[in-house]
Amino acid sequence: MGRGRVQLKRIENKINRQVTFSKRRSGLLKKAHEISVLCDAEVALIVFSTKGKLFEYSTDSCMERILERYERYCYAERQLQANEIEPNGNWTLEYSKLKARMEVLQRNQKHFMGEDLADLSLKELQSVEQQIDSGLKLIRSRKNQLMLQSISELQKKDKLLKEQNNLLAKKVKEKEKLLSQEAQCREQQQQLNHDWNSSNGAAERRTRILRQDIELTLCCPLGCFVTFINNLQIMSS
Amino acid sequence: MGRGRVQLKRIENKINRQVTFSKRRSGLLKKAHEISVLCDAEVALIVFSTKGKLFEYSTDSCMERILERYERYCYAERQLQANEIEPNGNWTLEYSKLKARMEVLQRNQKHFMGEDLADLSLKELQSVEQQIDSGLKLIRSRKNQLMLQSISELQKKDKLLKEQNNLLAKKVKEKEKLLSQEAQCREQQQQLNHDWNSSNGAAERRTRILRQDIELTLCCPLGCFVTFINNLQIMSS
DNA sequence: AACTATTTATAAGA
DNA sequence: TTCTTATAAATAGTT
Repeated sequence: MGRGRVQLKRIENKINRQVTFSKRRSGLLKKAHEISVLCDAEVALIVFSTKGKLFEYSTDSCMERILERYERYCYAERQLQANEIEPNGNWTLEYSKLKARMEVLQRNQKHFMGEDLADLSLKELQSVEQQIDSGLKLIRSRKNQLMLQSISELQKKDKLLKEQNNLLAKKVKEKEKLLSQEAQCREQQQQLNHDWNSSNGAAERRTRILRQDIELTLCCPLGCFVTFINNLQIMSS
Repeated sequence: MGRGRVQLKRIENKINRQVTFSKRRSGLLKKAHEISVLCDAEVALIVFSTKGKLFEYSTDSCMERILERYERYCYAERQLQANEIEPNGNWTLEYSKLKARMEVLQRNQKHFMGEDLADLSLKELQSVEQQIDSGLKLIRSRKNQLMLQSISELQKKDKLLKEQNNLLAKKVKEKEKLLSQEAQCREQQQQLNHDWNSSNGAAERRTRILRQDIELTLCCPLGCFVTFINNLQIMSS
């Protein structure tokens, strides 16, 4: 829907991508709302832009309820599995242990994301900074590695394609050469035909022309052979 | 978009609603996918039909990660509250939910620390890098803030201490002045005592010396007063 | 942020 | 459900 047909791949131009995102986002939210109202469905839509900004829609502005419903729906299977594997055990104990670990992890994670820093001392901050910094370095080096890899792969492909191109170009040239030879043949033949038709048919001339035909046929088999046969027919009739 | 203009309200005809739901649902999922690919956005879409059937779409089929991100973004406190509110309920369900979340968190955390990067795509790496980088910036800015704070506090203390020092120095000077005056007094007094002891006690001389004592006492009350009393006792004995 | 030529989505019908 | 078709909507490219 628009002036051009659109290909389903990332829009490389940044400005363009941003504009399209803005337009399509509002369209998507609108449609989510429409299906929700028209069809009495419960919809939750979450969109993060490339930059990490959040946009959301949820039926009756009740995202939490819908997400919980979703998890209930999804985890039903997992729950069954879990039940089969460990039907005994002290659940409350396990649960609270897990919960405690979870909270520690969450707190850490928040700190890593730069949230809730107010309750950290300078020393703690220093330590988190160090951890995160070394992590960032590792991530960047891995990213670099991946990118270099993909570059070298692309270069390989590029080389292969170039070779193929050269081969194809050569073939094209050969074909052109053949075609031009054939065209030349035809021209000569037409000239001969004309001569033949305008003459009063002396036998030696006929044989000469036929010999020419044969010679031409030898150098451009396909095209001229037909002419040769024609001439033969004309002569024998 | 269709043969008639459509009003934004629940379609009452059940069949019609069902058909429209089916059509619009596929349209919505398609558009969600499109914006995700075209604009490099992260999308999570959950749809429950009236009958409770679930349909979903999520970028890279990674619903859990996106929901986690969403919760991090806006419902940091919700989880804790929820955990406190429902201490009963289905433990196995809660447990498996928690466990799943835990796994996601652990995986995230490892990535943040630069571990297990091999199973991340370039795109995912990019996203982690961005998150971590912005976290690092926040941490550094917080650290900076703390350090500046502590510097300014130290400067304040420094100023206060300097003022106290000045005051104390002034007091010391005054004391020194007093002490030197006193020392002078004693010297004079000793001279007088010597005179007195060496003379043969003419009454007028005694009274003169006593007058001198009084005068001195007036100018250096504490130290000389003792001498004065002594002299008086000597005289009256 | 508007405009508009096109493409897409879809309502109605079969 | 699926197909077709007329028409409403969305939107890509442009200003």
